[in-house]
Amino acid sequence: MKFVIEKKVAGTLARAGSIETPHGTIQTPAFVTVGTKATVKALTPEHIRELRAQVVLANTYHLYLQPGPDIVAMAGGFGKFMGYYGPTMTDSGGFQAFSLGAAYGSSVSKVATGEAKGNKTEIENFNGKKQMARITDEGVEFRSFLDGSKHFFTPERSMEIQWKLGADMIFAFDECTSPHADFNYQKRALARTYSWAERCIARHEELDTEHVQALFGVVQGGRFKELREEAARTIGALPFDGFGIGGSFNKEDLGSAVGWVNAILPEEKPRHLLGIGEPLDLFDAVEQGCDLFDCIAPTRMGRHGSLNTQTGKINIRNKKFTTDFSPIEKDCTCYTCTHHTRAYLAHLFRADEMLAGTLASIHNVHFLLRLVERMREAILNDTFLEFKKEFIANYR
RNA sequence: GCGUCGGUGGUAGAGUGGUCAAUUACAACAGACUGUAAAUCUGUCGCCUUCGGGCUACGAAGGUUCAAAUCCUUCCCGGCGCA
Repeated sequence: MKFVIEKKVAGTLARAGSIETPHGTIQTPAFVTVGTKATVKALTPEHIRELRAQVVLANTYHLYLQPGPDIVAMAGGFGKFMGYYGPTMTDSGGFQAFSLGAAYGSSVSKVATGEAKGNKTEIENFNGKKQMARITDEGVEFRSFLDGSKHFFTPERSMEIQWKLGADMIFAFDECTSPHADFNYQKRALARTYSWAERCIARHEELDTEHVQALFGVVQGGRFKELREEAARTIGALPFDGFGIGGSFNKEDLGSAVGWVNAILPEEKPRHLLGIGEPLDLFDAVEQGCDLFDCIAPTRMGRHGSLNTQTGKINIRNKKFTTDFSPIEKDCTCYTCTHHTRAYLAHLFRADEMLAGTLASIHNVHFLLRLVERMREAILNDTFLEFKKEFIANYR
């Protein structure tokens, strides 16, 4: 993998560049489409190509459970397995330490609003019903969401599985913490993530002797500036090919948290903001120096009937759309908007037809891909901040 | 015509003297979703409300009872059987 910065925006950390991978070049900043189980939900690989998605990210935990890393390896890696031949990434399974752990069965989101409070991140109920992941310094014990069976992930194991999954860029195994975790817990979790980072590098070097697979280290630290900066220094000093910024954030200051980190991380390596994809968050992240983002929002929200437009999100199931024969967005060039009406979408959703999720996902993914594409153009034209201002004014 | 079973909220369908404004499902109306446990989940869903409660409701009209969707009478409507 080779990363080149083409242009920077004065007075900000924003930059545009390109990442060369064995399966093609990514123009950054770029939105990474999420295909957790080697499928971008509701979309065919042909849709993905037509949408000009530049990268697809799959998940280690999910593909490990089903169909298993050996089958994916036999298929020639997850990209080939699913029939997508562009650049690929895999997430390490570290996010599942949170989603199946502290967040399991609760409404806790990694992007929290308001004051951080409470602390129930130490997992004690693994054998009860509450949580499906238990974290120790050695690794994470997961329960399969498919059949309840127990599985133990270590940093080494994550590297081995990701090696078999065969993506161009992979992530170090980290612990994604809850926004409600207190300072002391975050500090302990960080110590684990540091040690896991080193173990990942060591194991990956053994597996990938020719270094065809880029390894990204992950910066954690939760909502604490002190810890975020420490993590950026610590992880940033390790010989990773790029960096992921993960974990939980304050909705209000997500941008500044990303800025604390990127001000410290080595400039010449790409930075991937993990799991963030709300339009306004993307502007902040780009301004604060991120190059890549992945997010399930466009596909999940799409399947749930929430569609993005330049003036904000709409819920296409709302009554008012049942007789609205205009496209989702007048000037949108996506397949859905050029062929179908809001009324038709509203009907498909109400009729519980599968095509609803597909058409909605096409639109939402197109929306984000084009948005980030325009951010890149704006950076190259030196109009990024104006573009941001203009977009926000419309979007609210 | 006789007999018989049945008529419950937008729909289907529970309930068969008080704990019933009435289980449940669907529909409807709105909301949530940020490295996918998610084609998922949540709230509302007779009318009014100062959120304490008040009012009108289970085909219609009477009646029994302290109390009726629930029991009785008649009527109306529907299914089935016999003529």
